[in-house]
Amino acid sequence: MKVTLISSVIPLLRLRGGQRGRYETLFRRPSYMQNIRVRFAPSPTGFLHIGGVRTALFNWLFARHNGGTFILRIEDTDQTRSTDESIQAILQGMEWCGMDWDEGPGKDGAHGPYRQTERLSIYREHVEKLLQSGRAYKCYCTPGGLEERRKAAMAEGRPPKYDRKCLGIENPPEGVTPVIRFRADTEGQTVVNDLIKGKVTFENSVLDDLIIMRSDGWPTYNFAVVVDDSTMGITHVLRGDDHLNNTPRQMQMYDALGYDMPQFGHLSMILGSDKARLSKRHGATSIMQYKEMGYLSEAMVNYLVRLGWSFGDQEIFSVEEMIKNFSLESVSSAAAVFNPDKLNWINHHWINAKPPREIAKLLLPMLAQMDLAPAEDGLWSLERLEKIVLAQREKSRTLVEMAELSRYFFVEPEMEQKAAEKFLTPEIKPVLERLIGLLEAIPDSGFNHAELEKVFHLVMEKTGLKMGKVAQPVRVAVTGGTVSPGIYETLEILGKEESLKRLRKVIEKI
RNA sequence: GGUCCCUUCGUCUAGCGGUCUAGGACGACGGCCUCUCACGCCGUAAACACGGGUUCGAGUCCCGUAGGGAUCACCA
Repeated sequence: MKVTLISSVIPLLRLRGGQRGRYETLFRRPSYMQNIRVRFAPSPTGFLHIGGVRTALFNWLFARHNGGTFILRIEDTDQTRSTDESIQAILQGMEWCGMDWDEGPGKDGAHGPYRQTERLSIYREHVEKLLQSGRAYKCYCTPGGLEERRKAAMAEGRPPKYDRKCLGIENPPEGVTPVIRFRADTEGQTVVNDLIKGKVTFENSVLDDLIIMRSDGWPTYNFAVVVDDSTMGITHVLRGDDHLNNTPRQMQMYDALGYDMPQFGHLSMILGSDKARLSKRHGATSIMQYKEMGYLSEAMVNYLVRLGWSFGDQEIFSVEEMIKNFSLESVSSAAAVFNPDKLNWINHHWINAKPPREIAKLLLPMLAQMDLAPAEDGLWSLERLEKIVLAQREKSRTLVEMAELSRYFFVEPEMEQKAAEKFLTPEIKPVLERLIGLLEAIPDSGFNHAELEKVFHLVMEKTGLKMGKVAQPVRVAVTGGTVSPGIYETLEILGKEESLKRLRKVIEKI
């Protein structure tokens, strides 16, 4: 409904062509027509990348903040590289991050289909139109020949532009399936009034006639985006700034096709610690890998939104807060380095802010993977898990860390040699024996923090030892090491039977 | 190499000509708290890339230089 309006209203505001060789986008659309439609258009050639997630997030927030429409489109025209697994990975990643789409795979809207491979007839129509208007032509040059000429041009110091050999060709070679090239306007200049970078001017002389349809009949990126964004009524194209250089040629296509230009906003890249574009070299780049490493989606989204966007001094944002406060004006135009330390800090924050029961549910699969707990979450185990979460979350930066730190709650620990030597001394043996006696006297149902505290105070009273002198040997005895939650919590979670078992075992060895 | 983008503490950033002897956060370091680890709290070190302009006045505007990044495919 609202969609069809766009193409009929916008022509009034069209600012294009007019004078030859002059292309420019509007800086701002009047507010009365802010019927915002944005899209995230990944190509399914791998997993959903961290950088992609941030691009998606900014689009999603922009849409949600403005009450607009967020569209997910799959750019899979490169059939040799696109896979269904990748599509699944993208959908999964989007869902995990909580970014829902209004139109896209599984959500039909008035502008579908949302997979480029299902839109072939649309591209063909548009190519035909350009062919007829003379803005496109067939090119019979072979990839090999092109490559040679490109190299020759480079060697002579000329820019490696296509030489228009096939423009107006009279005797096309037989048996060669041509590609279709867009005839670029190389006069004048194109200015992009970028929402993030500001005014960017390109000389059209740098442009050449790029291929818009391959010999296999599939459109190439620069053409397909224009056709899709136009026919889908996209009003704002927010994408990585690696696309900024493509923008002038795309603008010429909008013009040649008689479509209105959207507004563009080019987000800067995410860099690795060496300031090079983030890649596998810098560690995990797939969003789902972060899930596996024990990061919460809340933390990922929170961290990513702060990479290039700010709201005063605020660091922690719930999704609601992001939506409420997001604005393109506060998006930085400079690239940002991905900082795992800060991610850890934010993850730690959300582990502590999220309800423990929720964390317990997320922890379970981690434990199962480490063979520490069965995958089924019986009520009892979930309750116990919640206690563990409460006891461990202050010191856990990831769920994996939490699981590792909690090992001794599930299996009998290995004794750390140095810790044993230092704390499990003959002098402490009578103290532990006394403690065991008192612990035995506690009824099973009362083996809790309050009772344990009483017992320990009694031991300290009788032995004249300070808390540290008592607690640490007990800690080593039951956990095998020197690090654990408070000793009362630790014993309570372990339970009476297991605690006594471990203490007795230690005493025998002293 | 051509073109385009970017440049405030190690990192993310605040700053939109005077309130900046530059603020916050992560990290680092020191201290306090303490049954260990951690959390928390307090504190310390740490930046306007450089050079010219414009202006009464520049981190903030302009131009150069340097450095970094992106892009120049029948990939997206």
